[in-house]
Amino acid sequence: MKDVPISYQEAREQGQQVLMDTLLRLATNVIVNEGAAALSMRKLAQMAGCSTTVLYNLFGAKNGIIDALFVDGFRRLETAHAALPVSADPLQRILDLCLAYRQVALMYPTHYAIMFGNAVPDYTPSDASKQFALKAMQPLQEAVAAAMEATALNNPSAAEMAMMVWSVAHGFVSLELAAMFPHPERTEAMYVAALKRILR
Amino acid sequence: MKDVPISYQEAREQGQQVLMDTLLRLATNVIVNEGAAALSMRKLAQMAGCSTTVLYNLFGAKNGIIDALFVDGFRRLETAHAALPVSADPLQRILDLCLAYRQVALMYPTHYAIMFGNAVPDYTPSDASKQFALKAMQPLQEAVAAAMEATALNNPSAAEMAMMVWSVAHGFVSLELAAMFPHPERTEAMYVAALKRILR
DNA sequence: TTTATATAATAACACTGTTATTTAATGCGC
DNA sequence: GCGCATTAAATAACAGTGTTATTATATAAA
Repeated sequence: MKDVPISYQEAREQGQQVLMDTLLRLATNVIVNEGAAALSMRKLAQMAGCSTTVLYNLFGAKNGIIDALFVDGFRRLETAHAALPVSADPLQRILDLCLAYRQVALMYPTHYAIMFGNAVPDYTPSDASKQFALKAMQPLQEAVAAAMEATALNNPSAAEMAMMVWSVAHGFVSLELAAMFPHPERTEAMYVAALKRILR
Repeated sequence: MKDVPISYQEAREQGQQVLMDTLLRLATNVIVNEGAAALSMRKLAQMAGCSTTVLYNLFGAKNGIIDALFVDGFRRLETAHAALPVSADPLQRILDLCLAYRQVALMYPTHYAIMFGNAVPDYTPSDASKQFALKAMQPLQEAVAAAMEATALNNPSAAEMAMMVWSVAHGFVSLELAAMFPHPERTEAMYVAALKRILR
């Protein structure tokens, strides 16, 4: 299988890595099938056939595992974005990205909840993980920068229009509370601008 | 103080009502100052000077308390909306409502997290509470119905534009996951329409 | 081979929501 | 006013949580 001898240190580190991967895969199975609340250290340890001490050695704490799932969720987003054929129409490009965004969110709602919805109490993403999250949203940013031109639009009903406005409000505020905006002093102006835009 | 005699039954019910109110006020203090994760049944019982059994008699379970806080949050939203002077400009009216929305969310982030952010694991609002939530958003719906005309807009930067698009996407998806949309089959069309609108 | 070190397992601590059991207090008929 | 039935509250327990101190066990170095 492998004829290149590796040092004991390397072997141990490699073993740790694959162990971490399998543990994260097990954790993913749990949160996908049973929700984030069903993920406990004891259960995960039991599934892996080890003690909880190993988990604490590898991940520091439960939040370390959640943090790994956090970046895993954004990695799925990144992958979905990367798999998209780049449309010639800039507006279509943005819509494609947002549709992929929604698709990933609906396919992995628990990941999405961990990413934005406070699925785990007392968890906040680390700075490195938050940076990874912003990096995963970069294609959208680039697409918007490449687009910047408009298309036609049809008139929705008042009720649907209200839901759109609510969506903007809620989305904006949620991201703000999650500290996803790089320039907090610009947030309110952007908020108003977005609302004006959605209102035709 | 009160010269109208009330039956024992009424007195007990009245006592229960004020007890529930004070308990909810205590619970609000806890989640505002220490977050939703810090709210435990034992702590709340200890603060009130009673046993946890009383809490279960009054609210059924912890989710009953959370549910009361859920409608309490939307009641604050309702109050803030009601306190607004009704602007003559329909677009300004909508902006006022959304700004009040944001203000309430930022002032009571833990309530907001309970309302939308899954702050408490395994809690989902009851049907009655969800209906109350939609009722609290009715002024926005009415304002949009009354408006339906446009205003001018200035051009934001690409980065800010991207954040706006992200906000729409996230807000939409979050509300969808929270089952706040009355017509699920229309959601995707509304989603695309909102995105097109935000893109000018 | 013996010693030092790092790793994993066991068991415990301080919590959590919830509930069964016991205890106290209350309202009602006589 | 007294005894009984019902209701409510307190105690304590159950099953679970994240985390950690302690113990034992392998592994690596001398």
